[in-house]
Amino acid sequence: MKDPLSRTFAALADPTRRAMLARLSEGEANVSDLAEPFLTYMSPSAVTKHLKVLENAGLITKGRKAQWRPCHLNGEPLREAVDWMEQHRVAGEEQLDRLGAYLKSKSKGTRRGHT
Amino acid sequence: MKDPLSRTFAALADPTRRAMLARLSEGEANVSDLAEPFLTYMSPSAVTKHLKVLENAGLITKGRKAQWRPCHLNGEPLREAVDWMEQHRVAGEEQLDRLGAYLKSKSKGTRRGHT
DNA sequence: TCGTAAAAACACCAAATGGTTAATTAACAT
DNA sequence: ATGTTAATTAACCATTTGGTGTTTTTACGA
Repeated sequence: MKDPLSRTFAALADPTRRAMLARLSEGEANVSDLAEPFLTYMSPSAVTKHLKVLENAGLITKGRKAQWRPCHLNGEPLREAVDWMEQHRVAGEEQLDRLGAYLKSKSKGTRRGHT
Repeated sequence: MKDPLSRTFAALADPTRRAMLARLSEGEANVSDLAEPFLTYMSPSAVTKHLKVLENAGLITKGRKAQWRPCHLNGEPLREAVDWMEQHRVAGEEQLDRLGAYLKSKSKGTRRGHT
């Protein structure tokens, strides 16, 4: 059982799934709509599995309309992922700004003691 | 061989590695500094492997100072990942805006209460 | 009722991931 | 030279992942 953030990032770590999300960001789409670009080199079963990963990560939800399963994007997990990244990327950027001067003046040892 | 964006997201899809990045966002740290919080339940070799993943994703770089390997964060891949997400999250939000209105008018839906 | 289409579920497989222990390299300190 | 510390490498193992083909389920339409 992975934590939600890990599941989100893991779901994003695949170009097929990212393409599906990109498609969904333009609006609702059925499974076969989402599958269509990939069917030249991938089976429908594989598509189902990819969608399952996205669903388990909470990135999409599937509805039901007759025999179709209209999927739509859920922005919430993406927002949380961005939040995490912004936090640490920005901190890193700041750090890069003053790192040189700081290290040069302060010390060169293995400083220990974290937050 | 995976594309850079996939490698970045895959690297982020692990709480240990995210903790390491968080630590590095506060400043340079040696491998053993980074390892320290995890050594109660993980071997040093495992830590090395995690760092390798981060390095291969271009998220960190390792220097050399005697027998130490000072690591520091590289913000660039994070920025690119955020860019991708912002793009599609925002598009998704628009879609969600419309969806929200739709759901509100249509039904009272089991949408999670967002703060 | 029968046929067909959309999607999922099942059983299987190869490769990647995340961990282990043990051995090795690299640099410093006696 | 020898020992010690930091870190990596190697060999191995279990689980997960991403794919396959086949079979079921679900709902429409003739």
